[in-house]
Amino acid sequence: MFKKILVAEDIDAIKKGIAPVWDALGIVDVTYSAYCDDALLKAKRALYDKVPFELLLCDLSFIPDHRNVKLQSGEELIAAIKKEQPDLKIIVYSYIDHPQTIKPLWEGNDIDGYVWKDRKGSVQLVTCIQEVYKGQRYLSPKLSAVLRKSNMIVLGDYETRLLQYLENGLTQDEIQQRFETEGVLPSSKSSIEKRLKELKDEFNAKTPLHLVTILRNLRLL
Amino acid sequence: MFKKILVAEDIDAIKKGIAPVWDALGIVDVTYSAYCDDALLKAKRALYDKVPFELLLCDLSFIPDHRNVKLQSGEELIAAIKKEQPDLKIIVYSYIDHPQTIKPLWEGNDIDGYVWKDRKGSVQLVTCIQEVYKGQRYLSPKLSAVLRKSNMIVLGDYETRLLQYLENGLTQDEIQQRFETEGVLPSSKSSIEKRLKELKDEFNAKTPLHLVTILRNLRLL
DNA sequence: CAATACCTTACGGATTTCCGTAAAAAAGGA
DNA sequence: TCCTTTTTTACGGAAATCCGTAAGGTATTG
Repeated sequence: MFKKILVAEDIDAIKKGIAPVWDALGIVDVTYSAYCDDALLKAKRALYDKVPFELLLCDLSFIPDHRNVKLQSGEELIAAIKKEQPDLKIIVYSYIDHPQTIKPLWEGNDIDGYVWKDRKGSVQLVTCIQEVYKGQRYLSPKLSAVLRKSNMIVLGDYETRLLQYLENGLTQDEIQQRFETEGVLPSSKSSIEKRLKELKDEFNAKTPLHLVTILRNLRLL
Repeated sequence: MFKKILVAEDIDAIKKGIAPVWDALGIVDVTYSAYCDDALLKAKRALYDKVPFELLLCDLSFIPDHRNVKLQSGEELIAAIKKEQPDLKIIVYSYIDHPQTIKPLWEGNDIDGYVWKDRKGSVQLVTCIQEVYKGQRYLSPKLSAVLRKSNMIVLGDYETRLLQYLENGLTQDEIQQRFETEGVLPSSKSSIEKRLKELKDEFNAKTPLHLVTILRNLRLL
């Protein structure tokens, strides 16, 4: 079993709540961080000291507080820590169940496990850690079902950016200019109009506001 | 100290994580429910058996799953349980920190305490329970600061309805017709335009979509 | 009752979005 | 390479919005 693991989790109750998991698995050397920056620092230090962590268990959402932090989310922590220690096993333990969040992590092979923080989450966590230790990947049953459903529409980068700009109050003209300076293609107003119309048609939306409302409800945005 | 308490919380890790709180306070009789409906049922049963709970600690968000439930949120549970047992002390333990959510609960005197599920949440929880036992009310410091300074704008009925129609993709013409048939005044297109402009000015929004985005972020919608 | 302020409505022009058509450019196939 | 298909862009008119102005209504106050 893993000997030395790192936990990045900000809610203290959860930190205490998963202690039984370590007992069940016989893991003694558990280090906690309530901040992503802190977790990264500890991982780097352990690596430098030649006693690296073997597993990172982390949340995705971290509440911002008075501390100035560079890494604001679990995703950023994962990306940063992978650069330092590419072979580190990573398990996410989060209550986020949106395919849009999970899919890039899971299919990008950034993580070895994803456990859904639900009513039975900490039970699954034990299984997950065991599987990952054996070299397998593990995804909570409910979530793997969600991901399997291949009708999982994910908005492209272009569409997401376009809609974000609209949400921020830019006119189509302004978006065109932005796209030009940013080198986003296609950048013409015609294309912007066309993509927007395609999206509206696809989701049966009558106006951009209607479209965004629908996409938000579908958690696609 | 309280002798018999009820906890409504769906995340199992948190359920385990707050166990030290009961130890610290010497509370032995703790009943857990992972569903609001179940919690209400247990409270009613205890009342019927003449051994009522003295305190309810509950979360606000509950993950929907296969179970068919009537009460979908902590707010609904609180409202329902108050009807059965008006003198029951209630403490909310949630990571929700939006004034719009907290204010109605707090100022409506529906609850005796609200603890923010943050990095130090379970420490505050101990204090909170002690205060509530002494007959005081308790609010996490950060949240009471938020409540004090937030000038808490609440949108009127008219504005809410107008924005809802816009979100549903209606044009201003269609909204005017709807208002006429529904007897909502003022119903003229001019007035609709004017209110919308006023809202946009008030919140520094450039477009209706921008406005709705801002209001959603402020949890005013 | 009159004067005032405020709200509602009507209207018109400027701006923006919407939508179809068609040309230009790029990508793909034989 | 040449041809076809797809994508991007340009353009123009229709529709919707945005915004200021002004007229009509209602309530308030002295």
